[in-house]
Amino acid sequence: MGHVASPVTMRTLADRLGVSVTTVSNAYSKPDRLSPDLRDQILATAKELGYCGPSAAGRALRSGKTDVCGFLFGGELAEAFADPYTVAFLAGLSETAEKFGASILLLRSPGDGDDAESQLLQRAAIDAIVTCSATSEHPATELLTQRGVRVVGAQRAEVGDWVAVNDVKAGRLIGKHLAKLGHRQIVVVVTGETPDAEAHEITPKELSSVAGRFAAERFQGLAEKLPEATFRIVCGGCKPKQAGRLAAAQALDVQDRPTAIIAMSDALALGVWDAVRERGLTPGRDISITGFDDIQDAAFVGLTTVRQPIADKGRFAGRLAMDPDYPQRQITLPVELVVRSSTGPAPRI
Amino acid sequence: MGHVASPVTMRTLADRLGVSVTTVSNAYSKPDRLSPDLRDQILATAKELGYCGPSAAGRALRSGKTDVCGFLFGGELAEAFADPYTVAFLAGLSETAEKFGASILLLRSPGDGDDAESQLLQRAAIDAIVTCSATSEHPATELLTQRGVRVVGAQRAEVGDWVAVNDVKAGRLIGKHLAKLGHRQIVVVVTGETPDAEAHEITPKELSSVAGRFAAERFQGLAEKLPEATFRIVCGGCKPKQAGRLAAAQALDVQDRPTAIIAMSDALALGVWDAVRERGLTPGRDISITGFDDIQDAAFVGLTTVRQPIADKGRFAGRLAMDPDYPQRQITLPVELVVRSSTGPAPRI
DNA sequence: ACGATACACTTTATCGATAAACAAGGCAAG
DNA sequence: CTTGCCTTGTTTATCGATAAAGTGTATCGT
Repeated sequence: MGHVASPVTMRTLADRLGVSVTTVSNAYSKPDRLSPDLRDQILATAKELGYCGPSAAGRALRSGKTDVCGFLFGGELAEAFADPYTVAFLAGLSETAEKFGASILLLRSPGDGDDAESQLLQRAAIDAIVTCSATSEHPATELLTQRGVRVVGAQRAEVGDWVAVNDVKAGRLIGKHLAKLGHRQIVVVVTGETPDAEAHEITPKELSSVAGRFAAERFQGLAEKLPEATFRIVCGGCKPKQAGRLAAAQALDVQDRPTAIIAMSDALALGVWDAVRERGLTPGRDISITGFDDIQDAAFVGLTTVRQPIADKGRFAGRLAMDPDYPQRQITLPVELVVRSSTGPAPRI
Repeated sequence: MGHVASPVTMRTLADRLGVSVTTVSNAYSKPDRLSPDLRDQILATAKELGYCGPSAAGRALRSGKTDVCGFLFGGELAEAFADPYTVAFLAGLSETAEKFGASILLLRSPGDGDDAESQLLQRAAIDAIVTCSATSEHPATELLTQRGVRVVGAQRAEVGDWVAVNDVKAGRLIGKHLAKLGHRQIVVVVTGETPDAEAHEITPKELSSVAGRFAAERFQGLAEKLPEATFRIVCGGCKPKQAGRLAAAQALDVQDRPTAIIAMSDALALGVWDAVRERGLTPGRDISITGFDDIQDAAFVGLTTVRQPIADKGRFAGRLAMDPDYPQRQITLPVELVVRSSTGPAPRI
């Protein structure tokens, strides 16, 4: 039952066969450094004694290699699983990880209290780490790099490894589409910290710090293609669906309703969608809604959005994380406008 | 840039302050074994020198504790993320893990080749492991237990820790519901290995080995409440949605169409749903469809199903995994029939 | 016949931390 | 004044494995 196991180590094998521990080690990690015969013998004995290969802890300590890839999420992990974008990213990442014989360790990025969480991240036994949610990259990242952990980001930057899309371009695609449809009065909905669990309006300058750099870039693209439009930017909180609903509520319950709501993610857009329907409005006719990402449900409800290859992002991120020799260290993936029924001509006011 | 880090260890701190390494260690893991003053001093120096707490590798090696909880999935991890059930389970699990200050390591259960994958699992540095998908429990599990890793299962059993639902009862709920509606000709759809990527029929006796024990138990409940019905059981493969579609295709394209299709999961049922609609049939009128789990999309399309508290399963599993002193080691969670529009009276033939 | 290489292992020295046992001073009880 | 326990540390001995350097024998070219 609760027996504490026979601690079969390399020593056990070595003694049994009369060879040195190093030789046993080599049998596993450097097969060309011993004769095939001996190697076979060692592996056979291992099987016989129930030895399952070098212990992760010992190996990690001595060699520094762990065959583990961290996944860093900027919030509670439970939220990560509630977000289709993140889940799709993880699917791609895990695919690559499996190819490299690595496992994935789920970690959350520490809040502001440096303490417990920060340390959990800092001292985690990992070879590399991939960040997914774009927000809150820097705080922890630097120390990790210093420690020798490869860090793969999810945003374009001058230095370091990353996999991302051109967010300015993504913004332009939406902007151009809405411009053509005649929209001039627009509300942009973003996720981010809210002080009082209440939606609040922010300025374009605050965008980067509240919602992340990617949001600011998309907005730049939007504004570029919608020079005559007036924008309001509303932040509804961190949990996408709820945030979308909250923000949309604030945007809609005013005299001068916008003709289009641009959500910074599909998950957010689905929240907006609910708020819109609750008010008896029909998306695409009474008001246009757009998202970003093209998650599965977007096709389901008919949301106009910008598709980005999420799973591929995960796959490439894994590649950069696990293969230090992969030549291209900064990868930009394509985006594509997907027009569905949630957008239509701006209604005359 | 790529500097290999200043290896700040406990030694560094100890030397700096003129205390022993053990004392530094105690500052972190046994605060009551040194004076508060000294402890504060040590932590302050740690911050100053950029020391982030005991390295995971060293600690794991010496003490055996890792603060990592494994998550074992019985297939490619990418599939895990495609399955809403698994994702919901992970959300619950990660919630508990966070509470305990632990991280989650994603692992896949080895196939039949004992080699690489099996070892990845066996030597993983984890304190405990939680299995989610019910299939393929035993092969690896035993060795882990022997190694001192707590194993938390997802199926009822005589021994060991688990969190599960009463699957016989779940089966009865569906059986009773369909019996009342007059269904007598029924196809049961399950996931499992298929030799030729083609749907194939299996017998009730094969159920347990092909689809897992839980499937067999549910079937037992079904049969009990539908004594006059004739059953065919079809397995369509491992990927739920596709499997459902494939299996349903085989079930539908025959002379004598069933009046109800019972899928062993909602994900599977959604595949069945597609196949049904593709043939111009309306679920709930021309043919009844049921699932198990009550994932989000089930409510969306109107699928009759048996709800099980998936996230709670994850939460409790985490609790058992991370708290060896939690008194109740075998937990059964409730199930509940949820009737929606996908079931209706059996059409007269 | 000689040094130079290769090969197939072994020795030695850690990797960073913690468990277990031990030591010195203080303080209370007898 | 002594005994004995508590507090606050220190010493010593590993945890399991790998890097780096060393040893002894065969092989080879010249």
